[in-house]
Amino acid sequence: MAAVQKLTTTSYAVLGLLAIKPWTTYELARQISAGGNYWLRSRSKLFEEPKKLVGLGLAVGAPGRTGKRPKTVYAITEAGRGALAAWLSEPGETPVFESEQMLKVFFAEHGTKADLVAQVNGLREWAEAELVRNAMFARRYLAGLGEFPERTPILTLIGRFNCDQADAVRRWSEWAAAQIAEWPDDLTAAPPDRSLMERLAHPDSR
Amino acid sequence: MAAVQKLTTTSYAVLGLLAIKPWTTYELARQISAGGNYWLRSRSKLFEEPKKLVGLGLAVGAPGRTGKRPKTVYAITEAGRGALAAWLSEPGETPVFESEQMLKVFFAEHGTKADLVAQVNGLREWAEAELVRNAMFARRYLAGLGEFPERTPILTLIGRFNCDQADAVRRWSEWAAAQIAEWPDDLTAAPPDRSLMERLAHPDSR
DNA sequence: TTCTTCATGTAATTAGTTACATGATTGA
DNA sequence: TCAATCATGTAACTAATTACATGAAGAA
Repeated sequence: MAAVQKLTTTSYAVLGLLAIKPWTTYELARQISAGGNYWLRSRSKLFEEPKKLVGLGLAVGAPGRTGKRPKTVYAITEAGRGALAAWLSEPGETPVFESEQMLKVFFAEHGTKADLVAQVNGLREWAEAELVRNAMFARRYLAGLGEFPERTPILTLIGRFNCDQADAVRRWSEWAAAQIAEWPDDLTAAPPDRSLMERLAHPDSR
Repeated sequence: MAAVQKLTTTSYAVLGLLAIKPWTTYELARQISAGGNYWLRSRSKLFEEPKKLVGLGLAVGAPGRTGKRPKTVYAITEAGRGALAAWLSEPGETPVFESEQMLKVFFAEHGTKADLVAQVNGLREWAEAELVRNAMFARRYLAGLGEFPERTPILTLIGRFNCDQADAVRRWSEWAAAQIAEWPDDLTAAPPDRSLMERLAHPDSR
């Protein structure tokens, strides 16, 4: 039916969270900005999603109060679980790695060598911070203090993914910094690294 | 001045391309969907950016023709080069890795084990395709057929970054597939991997 | 008691996506 | 010469970001 087509990836991300437990919109928004998540960016938009889900019968909202202030606690329905399962069985979109820092590296020849070094260092610092963040997260679970301990196996998959990604960025940025150090101040006069090119061109032989 | 604040990262991405050479909007759009780029997503929006740059004096548009059809070739101005250099000297935003497939992994317990395996395989296939794409790109440069050969050093940095990222995803997905193979069909009964948790919690000791 | 932070949203603006339109070029 | 594809955009719609508003709870 046409209704199902109205759900976006954002909708399903919310639906997935509701499948774990009921939340208020505020808690959803909080959860999303907190965890290393792979999708949700907007906060304001989140306040509409649960309403849409309710409209489609995929969730229900129970009114509650904080003092005199009204709030709504949303929970998934059986239909919602069905829709979620259907979505999970479809192929997902391929990843996008978005980085303003890398964009600046891309255009580095129009700035100074110091600028380029600074962007690369920024990437390294980000990667190191990510590794620390993930390690703290893992320690929480080891100490038995993690949320949703029953999700530990999947969270371990995710955690390793995050660490691998961050580690790749960290190592790249260390390598890149060393390369750039050899370059002249005028970046347009930097020498091409033919042997590295060869390696990139034949990735199997590594 | 207030005008500069109106530029977004997308604007600077266009400005950066104009710094390389003059383009028509169509060529810009093409370039952007072609190359492994770190920023631009929309195509239609691109047709407005050059106009904005012209309005700010950062680019100029020269009218031309393709047969009887009019077109505009945009070029950067000196003021544009200044604005680009200023932007390059500022810290960039940290990266975002966006992946619907990983989101589905995140919620995998609400689907089947086969679904989870499929998402992980999808990620592996994407990574392998990326490695091939990058290798072909590198081969073009080795053969002396690459665009903007003077940009080879920077493109090599970028290429290695892409390969490192893709390779991390590839290896993760192979590892994850092996892990999941050990799990029961009921994913909620999967065993937590405490030793891996330990490793994630203490990343220095690897 | 007052200040700050948490909780709970709405409104306005801006960016991004999808769909459409149509001339030019090229290959069958 | 006709179909397919390249080139060059515009318009309508949807999503995301930013700014604002305001009650509750806890700290000083």
